[in-house]
Amino acid sequence: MRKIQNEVLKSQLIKQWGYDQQFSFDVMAAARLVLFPAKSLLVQAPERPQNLLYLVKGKTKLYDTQANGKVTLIDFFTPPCFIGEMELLDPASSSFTVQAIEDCWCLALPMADYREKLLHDTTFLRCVGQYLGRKNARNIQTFSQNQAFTLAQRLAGFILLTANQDIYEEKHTQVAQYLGVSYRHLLYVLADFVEQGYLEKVGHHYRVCTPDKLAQLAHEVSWPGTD
Amino acid sequence: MRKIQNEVLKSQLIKQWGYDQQFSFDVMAAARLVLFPAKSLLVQAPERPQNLLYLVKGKTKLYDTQANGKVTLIDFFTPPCFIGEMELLDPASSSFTVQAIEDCWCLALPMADYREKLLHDTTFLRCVGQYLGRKNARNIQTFSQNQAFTLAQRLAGFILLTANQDIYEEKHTQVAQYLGVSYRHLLYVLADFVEQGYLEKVGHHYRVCTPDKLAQLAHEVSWPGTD
DNA sequence: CCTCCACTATGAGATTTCTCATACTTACCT
DNA sequence: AGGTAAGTATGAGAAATCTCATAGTGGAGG
Repeated sequence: MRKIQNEVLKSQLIKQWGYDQQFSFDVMAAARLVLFPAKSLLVQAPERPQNLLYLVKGKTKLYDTQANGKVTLIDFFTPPCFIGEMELLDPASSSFTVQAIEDCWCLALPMADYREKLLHDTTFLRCVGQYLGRKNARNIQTFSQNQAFTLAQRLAGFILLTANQDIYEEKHTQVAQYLGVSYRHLLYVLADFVEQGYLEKVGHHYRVCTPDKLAQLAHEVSWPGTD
Repeated sequence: MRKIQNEVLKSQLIKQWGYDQQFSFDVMAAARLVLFPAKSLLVQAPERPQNLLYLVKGKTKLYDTQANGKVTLIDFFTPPCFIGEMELLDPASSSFTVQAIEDCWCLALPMADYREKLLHDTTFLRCVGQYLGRKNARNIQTFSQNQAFTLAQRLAGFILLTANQDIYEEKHTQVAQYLGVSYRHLLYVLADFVEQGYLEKVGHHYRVCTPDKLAQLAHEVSWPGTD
């Protein structure tokens, strides 16, 4: 995580998403603009996040690491999006790991200093409530719609969502579990994508050759965190 | 909706779910205990709910009715569960229809009288935030796990969830869409359930003959709103 | 009464996806 | 260096699920 000293960019991003309107105090001064480089961790379970983050640019994924080391993909976030709001609201909640897929810019509010303030800020609490409710509504719609699509369609969307700089390098085992299909079938479809020329295998990962073709395949598939 | 005058039952239900601890004022006196008979509507879109409800007993389903009359199943609720909290928090949110699957008991707080109070009650807002966050986390887990199951397994769970007094009478078209399978396949599996003796066709609906067998089939499948 | 439309119902053949078996590779532990 | 575990890879046959075609039924409205 790197702090970005750029007040112009910061206030532009705040305006862009109406960040300051979600608080009843002057968050402009309190929040810092930070950059998480691709693949770095925004939150590392089981540590609790130190900041309430607000993702303004970039894509992240959330996953759970079991005691035995098994990793389970759970969700994806795209701007605008709070990160760490559950841990703030719910001391009992377990926290998960959040990783940057590509470079991510966030507005960060240190929990240590603002936790109490936030928990008594009705403007903020109402906004978070709305945010969670809308996110939930969209997720339900998304998931129940998506199960009607074929793996090729869902995988196309998944690749576009998780690729960074046209490089796709998710673990097949995790993806198969996340998409709810067998490992075998995932490989079949992936091989077919290579066959079709949509992907190219480069060493241990894949290069996206024709994002447009994949987007076309995925045309109706929507993803969590995406609007 | 029928108001139930039973202070003993009311305070027992409030204690059972810790309802009063989610508010900073004396909700014991403010809330009324009401009963929605099976199949009645708790909320009827596009009207906005008049009460903030808290489901303490019974099962409900939420669906959307399109302009053209098409009905889409969206979600299910089981206790403990707020109903109408999104409409309270988010004046912009569209409201959906919520229907009682079986007789439902709710604690009702009139929005007209308490809206402002609730929107400034940080205890309540924090609790709703936690509730929404947990619900969301569980839904994501549920949905992404469930897509790995076969229709027979998911349908078994669905029937148990939506049947009232062992009578299952959902519309096949709606269910097929909700479960993300073709109408054709749904009928195959339903016919198989009859073949197996799990269900019996009675006029225009089905009677659940062996809930235990269905539960066994559904054993690992979890449902939204279920813990 | 007739018509239209949504829902129900069933068959046949095609596609998608799964299970199981079997290897090879890489990382890590000892 | 040997051993183990996880991830990768591929084949073959089976099961789940889809699409399309075709029909019957019941209710709403003219």
